[in-house]
Amino acid sequence: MGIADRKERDKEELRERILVAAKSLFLQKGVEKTSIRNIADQIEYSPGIIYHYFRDKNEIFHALHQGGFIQLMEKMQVLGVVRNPMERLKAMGSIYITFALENPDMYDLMFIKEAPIDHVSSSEHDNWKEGGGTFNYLRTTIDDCIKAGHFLGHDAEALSYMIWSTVHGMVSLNIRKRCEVVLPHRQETIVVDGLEEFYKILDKL
Amino acid sequence: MGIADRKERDKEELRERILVAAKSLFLQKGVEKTSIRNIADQIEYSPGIIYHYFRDKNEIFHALHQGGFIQLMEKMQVLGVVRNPMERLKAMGSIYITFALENPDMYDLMFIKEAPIDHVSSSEHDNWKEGGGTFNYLRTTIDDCIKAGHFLGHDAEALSYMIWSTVHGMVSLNIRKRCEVVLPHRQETIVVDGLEEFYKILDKL
DNA sequence: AGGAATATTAAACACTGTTTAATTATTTTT
DNA sequence: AAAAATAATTAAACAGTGTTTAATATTCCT
Repeated sequence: MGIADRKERDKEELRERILVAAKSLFLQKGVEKTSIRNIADQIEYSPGIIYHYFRDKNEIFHALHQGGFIQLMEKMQVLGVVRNPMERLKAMGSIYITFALENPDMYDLMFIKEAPIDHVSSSEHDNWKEGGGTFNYLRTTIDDCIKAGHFLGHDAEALSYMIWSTVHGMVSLNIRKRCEVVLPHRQETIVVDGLEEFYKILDKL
Repeated sequence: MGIADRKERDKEELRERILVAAKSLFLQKGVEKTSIRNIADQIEYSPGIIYHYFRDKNEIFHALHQGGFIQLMEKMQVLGVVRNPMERLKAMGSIYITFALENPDMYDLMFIKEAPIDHVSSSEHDNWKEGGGTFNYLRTTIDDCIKAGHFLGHDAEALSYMIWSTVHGMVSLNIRKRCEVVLPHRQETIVVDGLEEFYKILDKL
């Protein structure tokens, strides 16, 4: 049955080649400016072949955005050494915005674009498990903070959402170029400055 | 010179008709699914005519998104009666998310989409004055809060950005369907619940 | 070697935003 | 009132898009 296996591997390999081509194009041109024909050109196949490996363009970028979550989760690994849950929460924020600012296009795909998420809602497994993993990580950290006596009188679930929203809001406004409203000489650093303000608040809770 | 005036008015009227058609289509189909030909069909003109009134599709939706800011600013008017600056700040947040949840497509256009903002950065007046107005309103309120003894040790500019980001983050994650990660039975109300948590925090500052 | 199954492609469909030159319609001048 | 000039409008084309279909190569198995 080695032949069938090799065929399986070949199929998998072409799928992977499509993904690699799609990613490189998307990182240098953006999702909407990357066409099926562009990807086909890159891998030197005809455009039609792509539809034998992916249902549509959405599915390709959904597959790609999964890679982003693995990347982000890997960066989060170092948090294991931070014992104090409140410090761990702060470090998480730092890693999150660093990832977003260093990989704006990938972040955009993961948390802002409608494209890959539309594929999730229109498929059988209708929960967004990639995002669920990272959110649960945050949620657990907040639970730890509460156990350590912080966030008295707060609702853990809603608080987690609010905290996530704060960092997401700062980076997404930046990525989607809505920072021109702040003082010109501060635009460069407004996201990290904003995070700093958030830290000051956390220190009081 | 009445003839020239009437011609001027006629031109202005057609421009307005394009805008009305574009808005109605965009609110029921979204920006990217609204084509120039769709708009032309609606006003019963040929597609080409639109380019005598707008440079490109971006300019149309930039013009539209200005209307959204006027709408939002109008809702903010009632804040004048709230004397306590901290209460005013909270009420602002409430108005902001209400506007976003009631007009998700318009909010998307104003604060999330890249389309209309690209027009801003590629034109002569390169600051985003619509957004600037609303941000300054927030900024002034925060200044008032500081004068009233709140937010000790904070940087007003960065704090304003952070607070804006918190509400923006909550609504934009919701609009772009990233809320599936929270507990199912809470998804419906997570944005207002998150805002509630934010209020609790503000009460301590 | 020949038939079945699979992989791949060429071609078409119905769109998109935008530009061009040609055509109406209107105004101004003779 | 007729002719010339100006402005408004359009038809047609261009180069692209995502996706589907039917036809063609290629590989596999008996």
